[in-house]
Amino acid sequence: MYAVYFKPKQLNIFILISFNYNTNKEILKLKEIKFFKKEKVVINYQEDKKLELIQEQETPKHIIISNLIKLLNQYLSGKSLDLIEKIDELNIELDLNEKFPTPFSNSIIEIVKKLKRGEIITYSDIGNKIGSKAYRAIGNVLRNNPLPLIIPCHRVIKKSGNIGGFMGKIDQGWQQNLKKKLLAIERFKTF
DNA sequence: AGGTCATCTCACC
DNA sequence: GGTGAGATGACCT
Repeated sequence: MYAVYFKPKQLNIFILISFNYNTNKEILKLKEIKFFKKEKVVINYQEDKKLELIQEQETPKHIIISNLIKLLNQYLSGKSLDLIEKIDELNIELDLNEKFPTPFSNSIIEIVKKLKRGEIITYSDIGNKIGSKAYRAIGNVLRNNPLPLIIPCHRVIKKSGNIGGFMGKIDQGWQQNLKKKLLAIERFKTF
C-alpha cells in the first residue's frame, strides 16, 4: 500500500492519503484519509503501517495522486467544488465495502455521500430517514469513516446545534476545531 | 452476555 | 444557557 502526505496552506494540519494502485486497470483505490497535528506522528504512523511513501515522478499513479492533492487544496481554500464528483473523473475509486459491510452502515454512508457542499444534516435526521432511533450507532458508523472530506461526515452535526464529534473526539480539541473550520470553509460562519 | 459509543429526550436547576 | 439519567441499537470482545 502507498501513501503521500501534505500540509494544506490554510490549515495547520497534515493530511495523509493511503491507497492502492491497479496498474492494469489504471485505477487508484483510496484507502484512507487521515489528519495529524504533527509531522512526526505522520511519519510514525506511516512506518508503523508499512506504507510506502511515493516519490516525485511522472508515473500514472503519481499523476492521479497529485491531481487529488491539487483538488483537496482547492477545496480547502474555499473553491466551490463537489469532491466526490471530481474524484470520479480522476480514475479514483473509494474502498468502503470492508469498512461498511452491513445494511445499516451502508445506508448511512449513502446518505452522507449525497450531502452537497454547504449542506448540513443531524444524526437525528439520518435516523428518521432510515427508520432507526439508534443515534449513537449512527455516530459510531461515522466515527469509522476512513475517507473524511470525500465522505463528508463533517456535515453531520447534533440536533441541539452543537458541533458533535469528529475523528472519535467528542470534547473540545483540534479535531472539533477542524470540523468547525471545514464547515466555515463551506460558509457556515456560525460555528 | 456485557461494554462501548461522533446521540436524543426529558426532567430538573 | 447547562447537567444527568435513561432510552437506544449496532458492533465489538
